[in-house]
Amino acid sequence: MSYRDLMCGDPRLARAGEVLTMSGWVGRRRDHGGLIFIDLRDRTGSTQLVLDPEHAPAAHAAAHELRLESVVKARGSLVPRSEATRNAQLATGDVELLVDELELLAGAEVLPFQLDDENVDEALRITHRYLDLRRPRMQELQEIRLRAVRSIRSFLDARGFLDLETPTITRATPEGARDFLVPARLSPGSFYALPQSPQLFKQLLMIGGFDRYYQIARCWRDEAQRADRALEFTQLDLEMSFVEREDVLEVAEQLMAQVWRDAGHEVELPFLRMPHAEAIRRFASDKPDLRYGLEIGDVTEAVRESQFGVFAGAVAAGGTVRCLSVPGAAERLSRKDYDELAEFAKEWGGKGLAYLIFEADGSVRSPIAKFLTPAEIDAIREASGAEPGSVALIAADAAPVVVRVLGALRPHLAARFELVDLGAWRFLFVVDFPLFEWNEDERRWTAAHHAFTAPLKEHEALLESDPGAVISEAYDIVLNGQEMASGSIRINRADLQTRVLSVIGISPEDAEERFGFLLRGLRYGAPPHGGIAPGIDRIAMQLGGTDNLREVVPFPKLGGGADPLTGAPAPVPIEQLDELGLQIKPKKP
RNA sequence: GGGGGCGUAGUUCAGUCGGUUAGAACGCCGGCCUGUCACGCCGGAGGCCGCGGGUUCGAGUCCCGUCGCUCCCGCCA
Repeated sequence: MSYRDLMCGDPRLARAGEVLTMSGWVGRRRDHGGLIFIDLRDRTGSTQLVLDPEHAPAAHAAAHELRLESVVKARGSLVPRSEATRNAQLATGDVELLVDELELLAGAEVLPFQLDDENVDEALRITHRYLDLRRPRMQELQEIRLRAVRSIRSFLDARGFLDLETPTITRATPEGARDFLVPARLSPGSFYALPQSPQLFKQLLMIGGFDRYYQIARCWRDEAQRADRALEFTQLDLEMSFVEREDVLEVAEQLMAQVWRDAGHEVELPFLRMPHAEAIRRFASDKPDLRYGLEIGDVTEAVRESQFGVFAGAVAAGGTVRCLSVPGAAERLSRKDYDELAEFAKEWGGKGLAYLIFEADGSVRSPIAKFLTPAEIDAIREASGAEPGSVALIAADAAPVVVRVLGALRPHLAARFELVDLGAWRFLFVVDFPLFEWNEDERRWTAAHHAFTAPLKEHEALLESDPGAVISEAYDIVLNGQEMASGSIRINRADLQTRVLSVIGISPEDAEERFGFLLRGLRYGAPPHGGIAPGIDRIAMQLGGTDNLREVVPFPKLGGGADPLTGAPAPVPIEQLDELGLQIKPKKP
């Protein structure tokens, strides 16, 4: 009998007087010497136990000895509380269990941390995750996650999507993230890999005729972790045949809207669509946060001939000059703040940050004002949207540097000046990504999304002649500045696939060796297909209001990849390595 | 691989300009308490100040190194 059962039917007094047994954890104990009160907690909530020394001396004595988080079973009568002792804060606050018998089912040692402390070191919490998970907040986050997954399944099941499994030990496919490798005992020297996503298998499912597929799939990437990125994570992987981009986007936005609706939030439909180039131009980001303005303007042409050397020099070198303005910042920023902003710009690779203060009285104040003509100042005012009281911040450099600096500056300023509309859900589709990115270190083109993404039909001719100009059929869902999903229309012809692989430096021979299974499939009638993969962890984070992915995972790893709960990763006996035909090279001194 | 922050009692944190006995709250232990719900009151135990060097008459405090955690950059098709 739990709190949940208490709430069945007419809650509160309906069961008053009934004798019942309740079990749970000792959440709190208030020992008055005479009366003892215990908050008995389980997943569904808390109920107060009352132990009266005159009513039940043995139970009272036992309660006196209890440690917090012990598991107990209490038998007694459910009684209504008197008017004066009701607790409106507690769902069961109108009743309490007057205990006749109390049994200790399992004692608890002194706790390594207090469950009601909201600020405990994360490594300690994860070491004792079984305790951490008892906290109402952790249970709430798992319920939020569970409801989202349930909502996803009901949406996709209703539309004829089939939940199909794909292998979790498969072939390593270099390109992309580092693989987690699994040694193959029966083929010494060979390895399986854990999938970074079910990408190729779901394409094979399309070729296999399962025209609507989804899977709540675990994925692994052996890369550095972040607050919103883990070694293993869960994504909703979905794919559809005989579709174009719009079909996938429509399903995706309806799906997200239902998940949000089922979590109690209405979102606006349809989602805004923004080409990648526009996102970079207006927000210096491919995942812009639209909960605030701070839009970026371009004054490159207006300052081409400027007397201010930093601007004119940047333009002459083929660079760009862009700006944004912060409303109301004129009276809030000190000289030191401007120095710090310049320092911030330097940390992101810029040389500094110029500023113009548009005073409320219409005057303009700035160390560089004397170098600028009225027309140049007006251009900055207009491009940045500055009003009286605003401060315009201007970056001049090579375009990638300016984008980098302003892209970092925008969220920084939004937080600093509290411009973020915290209740808003600003969904956005970013579309028209480039197909390739130039990797300066490796001196080659790489796939911007992945190597199986289709180029726009009208750009196929540019593949070899001008790879950088090719726009792809890739798209992202962005929510409040976070990438929530990524997808594309895929290549469904072997010849085109081979050409794209060539551009990123994979010869037809290499392609056959590494991706032959896909290329062969594409030669036997592959339907046009595409899909998208929203991150389940990130959905749970957003709906749960946390910016730490580990909060929505029951058993996460620490930043370095270690699991302090189990001690993984750990060495294995030498015999186990022998069996796999492996040796550990001694570490270099 | 690089940069920033943190590391003091079981936990969360203070700890001034380097100063002799390192504090608080919660938890724990003991006592009192019959209507609390963060119960209250009295008392007590509990410290390799992450670790190793150094500077100094003297180091939790300053310096160097190292380890751990964390955020960010790189990386993450």
